[in-house]
Amino acid sequence: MNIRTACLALLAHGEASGYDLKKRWTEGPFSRFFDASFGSIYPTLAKLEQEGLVLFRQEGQAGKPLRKVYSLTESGRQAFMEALSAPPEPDVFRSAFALLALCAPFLPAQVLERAIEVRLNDQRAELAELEAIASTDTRAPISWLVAWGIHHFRSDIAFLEAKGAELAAMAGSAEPGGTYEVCPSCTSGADA
Amino acid sequence: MNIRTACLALLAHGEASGYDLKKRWTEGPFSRFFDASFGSIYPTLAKLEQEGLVLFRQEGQAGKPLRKVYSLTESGRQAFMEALSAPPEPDVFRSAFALLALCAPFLPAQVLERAIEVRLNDQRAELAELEAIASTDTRAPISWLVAWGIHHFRSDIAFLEAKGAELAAMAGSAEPGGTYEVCPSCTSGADA
DNA sequence: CCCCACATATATCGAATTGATATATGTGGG
DNA sequence: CCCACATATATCAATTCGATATATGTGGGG
Repeated sequence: MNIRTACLALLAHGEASGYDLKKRWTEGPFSRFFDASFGSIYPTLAKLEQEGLVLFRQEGQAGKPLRKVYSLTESGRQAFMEALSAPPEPDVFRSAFALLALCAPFLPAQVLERAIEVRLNDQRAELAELEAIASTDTRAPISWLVAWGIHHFRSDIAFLEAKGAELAAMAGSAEPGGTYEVCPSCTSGADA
Repeated sequence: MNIRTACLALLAHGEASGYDLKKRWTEGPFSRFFDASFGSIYPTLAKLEQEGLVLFRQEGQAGKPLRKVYSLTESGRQAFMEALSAPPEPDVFRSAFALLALCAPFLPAQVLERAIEVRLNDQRAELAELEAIASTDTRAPISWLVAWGIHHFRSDIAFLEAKGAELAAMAGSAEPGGTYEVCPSCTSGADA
């Protein structure tokens, strides 16, 4: 998903500044599904403005830095519809924890145990945050997204609770310097 | 998770070429958790070699392009342990489908229905692939990772099957040009 | 038999994106 | 009184991606 589309989609919900967009991707119900840095948000908004897809009003209030509040133009709304009409790209999932799990036989038990514990805490905290949102925000798409997230975290926590010990038990089971093919069919060349 | 650590971790399992690493991140049991392009893999391996963390042997067989097969040095193995000893960074999840769900009230039913159908197919295909791996690879950490993935996809598919219709029903429920705050508390400034 | 597509393999380069930092100002806590 | 933090935009070096170039063998279709 590119930043352009994400900006158009949030602006379709109502006007916002670059700072607001960043907040929506950092806090709140949409924060687990997308993110972008200021270094790409501001240039993207500027480009969208040049292309006539958004326009902005300068809001300079006393005691606060000036704010550029962007809103979609009619052609911006069209571009939004068009971008979202294509079948969505598949999800992206990146997990440092998965790498750790893969390396379990090479690692000391302590490292694995701590990682599992930290992860359980993190996932439980995320779940609690989503449950808090669910209890205050009842608007349909938000509720749906939050319910999806709650479902995911509950499932993930349940798996870790059930199988965490099994993973921890693999610690140190590889002889030092030993070989352990991650994906035998993923090794090309003329290896015997 | 940075590419450096990911390279060290896979090389800790056994020697591999840049091409092999890419395959491991594209196919097989670890493909859902990480990825990197050749444009970063090759420079990273070169840098690791300069730093003495890996060394390579040139394998030039008849009828095939030359292969640079990298393996960890002792200091590489130390760097690997050190990098994995820090508590792992939280997972990253990016979903274009979530953006679509958020925008459901602005979109035609057809678009939503198709997106849900495509997603269900994709997720079922991923699940089938993991189940195939599970039935052929019994080594402990791989099995654990694959079981995690299977658990995740089953849970996700179940949610979509149960709640997909609910999402589709939201299509077109917003008046054109209507406002719908994604995250009211994420709007700063003096919006009265 | 020829050609094209594909797999193996490394490498480079422009474009996109991140992460850190600069700038400016008001507020609240120690 | 000072420092940390929130608001707000902007820029820049460094990282990473995605596309492309190069070279070669294999297998399938016309």
